[in-house]
Amino acid sequence: MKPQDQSSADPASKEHLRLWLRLLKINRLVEAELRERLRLSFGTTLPRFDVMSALYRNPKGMKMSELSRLLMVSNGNVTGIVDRLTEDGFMLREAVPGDRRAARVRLTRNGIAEFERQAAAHEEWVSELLGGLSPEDTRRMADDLGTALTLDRKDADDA
Amino acid sequence: MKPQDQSSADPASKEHLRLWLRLLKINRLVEAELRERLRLSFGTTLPRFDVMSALYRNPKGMKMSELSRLLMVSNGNVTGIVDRLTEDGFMLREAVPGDRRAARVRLTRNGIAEFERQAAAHEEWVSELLGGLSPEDTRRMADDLGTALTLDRKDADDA
DNA sequence: GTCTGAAATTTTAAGCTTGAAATAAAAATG
DNA sequence: CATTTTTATTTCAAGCTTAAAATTTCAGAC
Repeated sequence: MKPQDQSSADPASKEHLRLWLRLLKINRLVEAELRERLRLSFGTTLPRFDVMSALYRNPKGMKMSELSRLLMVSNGNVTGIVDRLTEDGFMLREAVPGDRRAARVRLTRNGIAEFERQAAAHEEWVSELLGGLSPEDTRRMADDLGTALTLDRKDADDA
Repeated sequence: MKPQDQSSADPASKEHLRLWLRLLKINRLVEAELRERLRLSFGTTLPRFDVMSALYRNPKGMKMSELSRLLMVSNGNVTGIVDRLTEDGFMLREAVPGDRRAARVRLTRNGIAEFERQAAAHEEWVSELLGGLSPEDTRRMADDLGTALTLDRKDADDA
């Protein structure tokens, strides 16, 4: 497994670039649609949904740094989003016994209920938006991406 | 719904959701890496690269609204990015004869030269980052995404 | 011509995002 | 212990992004 040589006429790099442009495009299409629907249906945003989703899967709460690493966004970014979600009563910061630097964040009862409504709609929307892909294509592509991701390192979780 | 249980009864939507989460993940990984490298190597950003790329492919220039539509970002967004790239001397606004509302933007000679340097590196980086995918997987996935995209809505551009 | 509505662009306010600097507390070192 | 280093988080400045409002100009109806 050696690095590929880099000729500007390398056909493999052209194919990779073609794939990358399509990944980018479908991502933008789906994200734009999800953002619009989250806004209209729930008055929320994708980053807020992502944070609530992470906390929903971790009912005991997560430290800010854990959230930041899982979502692959900066620490300061998480601070702001959690601030606003806390103001809205969907989550709260708790002290971590034995470490006065850290903060543990978890969903409130209200936040759990709200996220469950959002998640149900979200799953339907995603399936609708990717509906052009057959079940076989869907599964195969997810598997292919899985191998690409493991080779790329840095994959933390994954079912 | 209990915490931890986000599944619906529909297995197809489950698979679509799984694929979507992986698309998101690889997108974030690759974008984070490209952003970092563009910053360190060229002192620029992904949105700036995208705008320059669009203009490079349209040497006669594009109207702001055309840029906005092609890149799938808002009008106001394009305004700010073009403003800053213009200050840097990489592009300029020209009047459109017969329509005093519109502005045509095109790369300067300097902008063309700068983009060519960036694009060469960019193509290598993308190929390196997607290197975990074999040529066959790469081609098949790009084709599958192509069909998903045509079904998803109108796709304007290329092959 | 004048009006009215549509189109192209910019402006604005709010939120998202980053990288870097600042705080603060824990851990390691001597 | 005191000092240094590392870790967790927040703050900050700059840029990105959107949706909505405001401007300016065009084009069609009258």
